[in-house]
Amino acid sequence: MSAPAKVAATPDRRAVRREATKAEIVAAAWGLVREHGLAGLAMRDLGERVGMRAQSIYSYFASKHEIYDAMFHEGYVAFMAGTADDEDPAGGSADEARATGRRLVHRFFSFCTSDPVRYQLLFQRTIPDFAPSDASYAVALDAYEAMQRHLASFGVTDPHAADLWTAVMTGLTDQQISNDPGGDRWERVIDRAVDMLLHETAPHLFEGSTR
Amino acid sequence: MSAPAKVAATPDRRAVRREATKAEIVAAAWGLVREHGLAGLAMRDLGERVGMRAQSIYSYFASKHEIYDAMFHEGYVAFMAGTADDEDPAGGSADEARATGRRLVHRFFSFCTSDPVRYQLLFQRTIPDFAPSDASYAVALDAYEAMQRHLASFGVTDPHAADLWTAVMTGLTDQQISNDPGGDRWERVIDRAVDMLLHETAPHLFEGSTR
DNA sequence: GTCTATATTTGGATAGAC
DNA sequence: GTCTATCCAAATATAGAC
Repeated sequence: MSAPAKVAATPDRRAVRREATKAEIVAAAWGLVREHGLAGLAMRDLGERVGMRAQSIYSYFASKHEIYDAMFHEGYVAFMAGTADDEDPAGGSADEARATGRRLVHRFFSFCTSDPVRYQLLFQRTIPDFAPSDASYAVALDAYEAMQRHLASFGVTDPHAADLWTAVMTGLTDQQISNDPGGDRWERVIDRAVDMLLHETAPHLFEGSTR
Repeated sequence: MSAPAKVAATPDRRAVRREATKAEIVAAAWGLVREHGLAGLAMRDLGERVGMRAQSIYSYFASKHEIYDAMFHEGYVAFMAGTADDEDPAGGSADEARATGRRLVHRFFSFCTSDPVRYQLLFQRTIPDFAPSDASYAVALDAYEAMQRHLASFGVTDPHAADLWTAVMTGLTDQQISNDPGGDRWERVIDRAVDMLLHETAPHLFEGSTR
C-alpha cells in the first residue's frame, strides 16, 4: 500500500491544531472566571492553567478582550442550544401553550442559574470597556430572534408582550442568582409566573374558561 | 463683647469636620464610579477629585472596601427614602391597590434606572471580595422589610407572591438598564405588569368583576 | 510556537516628615 | 491632617532568542 499522494485540498493540520489550542485556552478561561469572577481573569493564571507562559497566549489572542469575545460567542451558541425546543410544536390550546411556556422558562432559568458568570457575561454589562465584536454580536442577535420565535410559537406575538416575558424571565433568574444562589426559591414560582404571563399576553387561549 | 466661654458640651468641631470630609470623599467616589464603572474606582483618581493625595484618604477610610461599604449604606438609605410611599394608605378596592402598586413599581424603577451603578452595587454581586459590613447589611435588611410591608399594604402577604413581585420589578429594571439604557421600553410595560401581578397575587380584589 | 526578559502601567497601602 | 517618598504586587503587553 503506497502512501497517499499529497493533495492540495488537505485541511491544514497546523490550522486545526491552532484552533484546538484556542479552544483549550477559552475552556481554561471559563474555569478561571467561575473561580475568580468575570473581572478576575488574569493572563498569568490562564497561562498557568493551560501549561504555557502568559505571554505565549498572545500568539493566539491579541488581547484579553479577544478572549472575552470568544467566550461571549461560545456562550450565545450554548444559549441557543440550551434553550431550543426539541419537542413537537404546541397546538393552540391553553394546556399546550402552558406546557411550552413552562418548558421555555425552566430551560432559560436552568441555563442561566447553572452558570452565573456566563449569565453575567452574556446578559449584563459588567466588564469595563468590553464590547463584543460584530461577529459575536450577530450571534447574540440570532439568539434574541430565536427567543421571539419561541414566544410566538405559543401565541405571544405582540412586542410589548414579548418584553414582558423577557422581563419576568430575567427577573426570576436575577433574583435567584443574587439572593438565593444555589437554592430554588424563585424556581418554585416559575409555573405560577408562566400562568400569569399567559393570561395577560394570550388571553384568547382562555376564553370561556374560569381563571 | 467677650468671647463665649468654652463649654464642655460643645460638639466636637473636629469630629464634625471629619464627617464632612468623609461625606465629600464618598460623594466624589459616586461621581467616579458613574464615570468609570463600579470596579474602576481608583484611590488615585479619588484623591485627585477631592483635592488630596490618594494616601491621605487612608486617614478617613482604612481601605477601598470601606468606601464601597459607605456607598452601599448610603445607597440603601436613599433607597428607602426614594421608594417610601408618602400618600394615604390604600383602601381595599382594586383601583386603590392598582394605584398603590403602580406607584411602588414606578418608584422602584425610577430609583434603579436613574443610577445604574448604584443599582449594581446595591442589588447585584459584582465587586469581587466585597461584602457589606454588619451595620450596612442591617440597613439592607430594613429596606427589604419595608418592601414587604409595602406590598402587604395593598394585599400581597403571601411570601411566594412577594417573590413574584420582586422578580418582576427587578426584571423590568434589569432589562431596561441592560438593553435600552436611557430609554423607556420596559417602563412602558410597568402598568400592565402591575395589573397582571395584582390579578395573580390578590385575586380577591377582583371578585365578581370581569378581567 | 514557546520561551526569557523586560517594559509599562496601574493601583493599593505604609512610613515618617511637617 | 496632609504631604512626600516609597514599597509592593499584580497585570497587560512587547521584543527578541531559541
